[in-house]
Parts: sequence; C-alpha cells; structure tokens
Amino acid sequence: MSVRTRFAPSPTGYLHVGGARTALFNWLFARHHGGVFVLRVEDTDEARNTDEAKQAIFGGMRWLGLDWDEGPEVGGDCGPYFQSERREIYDRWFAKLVDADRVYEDGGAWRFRFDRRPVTMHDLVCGEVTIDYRDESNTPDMVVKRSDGSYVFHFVNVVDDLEMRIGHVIRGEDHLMNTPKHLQLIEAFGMEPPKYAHIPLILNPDGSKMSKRDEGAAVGDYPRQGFLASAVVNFIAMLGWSPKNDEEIFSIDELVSRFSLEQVNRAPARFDLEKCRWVNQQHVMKLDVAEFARVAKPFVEEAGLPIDGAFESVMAAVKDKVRVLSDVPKMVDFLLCDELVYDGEAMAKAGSNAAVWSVFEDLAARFEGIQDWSADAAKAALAEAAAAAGVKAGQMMFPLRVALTGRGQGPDMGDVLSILGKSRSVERVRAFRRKENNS
RNA sequence: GACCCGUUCGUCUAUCGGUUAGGACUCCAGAUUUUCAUUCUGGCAAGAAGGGUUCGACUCCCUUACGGGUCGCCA
Repeated sequence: MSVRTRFAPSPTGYLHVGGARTALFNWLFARHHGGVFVLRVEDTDEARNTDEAKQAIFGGMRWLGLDWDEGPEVGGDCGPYFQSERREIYDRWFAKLVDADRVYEDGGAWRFRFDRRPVTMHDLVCGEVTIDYRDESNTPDMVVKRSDGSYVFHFVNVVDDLEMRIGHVIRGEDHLMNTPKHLQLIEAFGMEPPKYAHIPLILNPDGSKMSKRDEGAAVGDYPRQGFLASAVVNFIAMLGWSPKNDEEIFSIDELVSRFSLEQVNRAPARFDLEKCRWVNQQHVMKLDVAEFARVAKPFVEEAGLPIDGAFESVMAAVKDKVRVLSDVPKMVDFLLCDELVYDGEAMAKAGSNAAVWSVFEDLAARFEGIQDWSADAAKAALAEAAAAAGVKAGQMMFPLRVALTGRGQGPDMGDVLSILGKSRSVERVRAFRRKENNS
C-alpha cells in the first residue's frame, strides 16, 4: 500500500510557520516515498471559519511549493475534502458507535465511552507513550457529537483519516495527548490505526509558544519581505529535522530525497529570524543573475525606481550581498536614478581629510578627459589625481564612493564606475564638490 | 493541580559508552578587495543539577529543577 499523508488545517487564521512546517513534513514524507499528499479542510467550526483564511492557507502552501494530490480545487477519490460537506459520512460512522453501544447522551450531546485501561501508542518520533485511561478525572469521556448535531474534531478527524486511508499522521506535538483518544475511537470502529509521528513545536526566541502576531509567524509575510520560498522551506525544515551531518543548505528536491522521520528531533526549536535571513542569502546566491533580476524586479519597481537597460548589470553587482529581496532597492537606487540621498555619517567620514578634498578639484576634469570610459580608466584617473595632490589612491576610494553613491557602503567601485558611465560620474563628483563648498 | 513530552555553545544542531564534544547563525579579530559591504581565515561560547550503573557516561537508569504540551459541546 502506498504512503498517504495529509495536512488538515482549519481555516480560522493565516498559515503560520508551525502549520507550514507540519504541512512540509507531511509533504516531504509523501514525496520521498512517492506517495500521496492530501489536503483536507477542517471547517467544522462555522463561527470561526473565514474564506480569507482558507485562501491564505492555500496561497501560502502554493507559495512554498507544497502541492497536494488530493483536496480542494484538485479533487480526488476520497472527497469531499471540506469537512463541512461530509455530513452523511459522519452520520454513518456515528451509527456504528451507537450500534456498538459506545456512546451515550449527556445534556443533548453524545459522549464516547472510553475503555478504562492503559492505552499505549508507538509514536515514530516520541517512541512508546502510555496514557492510563483508568484515571477518569484526567480523561473524561469525550463529546463526539454536539447538542446541535454537529460533530467535534476528534471524531471527524479520525473518521476522515480512516476514510481517506491516511497511513501516516504527522502532526504537532500538541496532539500527542489526543492520540490515545483517537486510538480508542479507531478500535471501537474495528479499524487499523495509521502510524503517528508527533513533531516538536516551534517556539519564539524567548522560548514562549509561537503564535499569531509573533514576528515571523505568518507565512504570508515572507514573500513581500523578500524571502525566497526555497529558503523558507529550507529553514523551517531545519527546525526539528536534521540531516545528521554538517550540511544545512538544501534545495527542495534535496530535502525530498533526504527526509526521513527518524531524523526528526523531539525537543522544541526556537525561531531565529536572523538565521532565516542568512539561509535566504545562501539561496539568493545560488540564483543566476537573470533569475535574481526577475525576482528582485518587483521590489525595485515597488520602490518607484526606473528600470532601464542596465538593470541586469546593476542586479549582478549586488546579487551576492543581499539577504532579503526587500533590501535591494536601497542597495541600487543610486544606480537607477539621479536623485542622490547623501548619508550624513558617510559624508562626515569622507570629508574628514582636507587633502582628500583637494583631489576632487581636478578629478571631474580628468574623468571628462577619458576617451573610452571604463572602470579601469576611471580608477587610473583617480590614481593620477591623487598622486598630483600627494594623496594615496586607496584613501580616495571611500570618498569617491560617497560622491558617486551618496552612502558608505554598496557594490564594488568598479561596478559602480562602469554602470554609472562617464557623464553621470563627472556630474556626481562636481555635485559633491559643490556640497562641500557650501558646508 | 494531574498527566505527557523534552533538556549539548545565546540560537539551530552533530554525537547513537571511550572525541581536544564537531558544524552553522550571531558577535569579535585578522586577511583579501588600492574603498565600505560581501567573501575567506581564526576566535569567544555548551553537555541543567544531584545520585546511581560501568573500567569508562553528554550518551543508560532514578530524583530534582526548568521548558513545552494536554486536560472544551475549539481545532
């Protein structure tokens, strides 16, 4: 029998990293084994469900690249995939419980009568765990059908996993204590349970439980913050899973081929956004220039910067220095438009040496005298101007950077010089001189 | 409170009884780039505590502490 896993979110909010990682592990496990990944929407709580949430979850999964083989919008043999549409199926399974005399009425609702004995489960991550159901105070009979006739989570979740022939249930550790309840239900149905794997939760940097509103929690925020989906997938995979060696940068395909549940940790991990940014940089560096230009372009346009023919060479100059795509505009704005914003700190640092300033006296003229403009020719002109003023050429690099870019850091000066070209370089050196004279 | 899971550098982790406890992020230093950043090299930094078992314990067992989870007519 082939491997079948599922992700079963309830559409009550956006997709958060914890849910995304649960979906990812299920997806990786299914893909690794050439199995089927099912998406099922657990929308039994009508009051809290929203269509926006549903779309946010679908959208988040698509962005991450977690495609589902069965589920909403793609169909499948085990549908419908919305619990709100599976009413008759639940009624049928509920009747089995009634026939077996395993439920009783309580205040209009129906409770499932637990077998009062120790229940042992064999979790693929946590190992053997036993919960003693003789302790009724800790395990009161659970409601499976509400007084309004609707069914509760434990019941529908179990029925659907059985109906959809899910073989491996991979879910958050917050469900560990629910599993014996599910096992008891499955036994009452006379069915074989799936295998379970409970993965540790993701915590905030301070160790508290990560939930909505916490920084980095919403998967939907990642695209516009300039993260690559492959990097986010790589990073969240590393939270709770390890290849058991020193490697840590993986493409999605590499994760698929390497993933296994035996490599999942049991301790909860804290979310470190700084490392996530570093992972993103590693993935950005692996992009070729054309691809990088394509994904960075929307951010540059969003910042209102003009895109011209030199765009790809501009992108090439900064590609290996960006952590997140949203940083790109402020790294290249001086190359794309003529409105320079001078950084005060960089200005002060550049102008601290009076001798340096004298070099700019004739630098513009020397630049203008260059016949075939190139970075090398410009650098040679700078060296000559520096020598004439008795200043070391190296000392001029930083001031020239500030003059041409307005700030203290950026791409290699060779790239800046060649992209800017002669007339803009001359103009900016002159503008810089004027600013100095005025101050 | 009861029950369950967990505990290696600040963080993510390797180690499956014998290691100078390794890697990565962050931070610091050096190098290279005639410049800043990038990059590279190096450095700081860990087995929660106490008992066992053993020739030997981060690794196995117990206790304590701490962290997380679960005890709904939420999912």
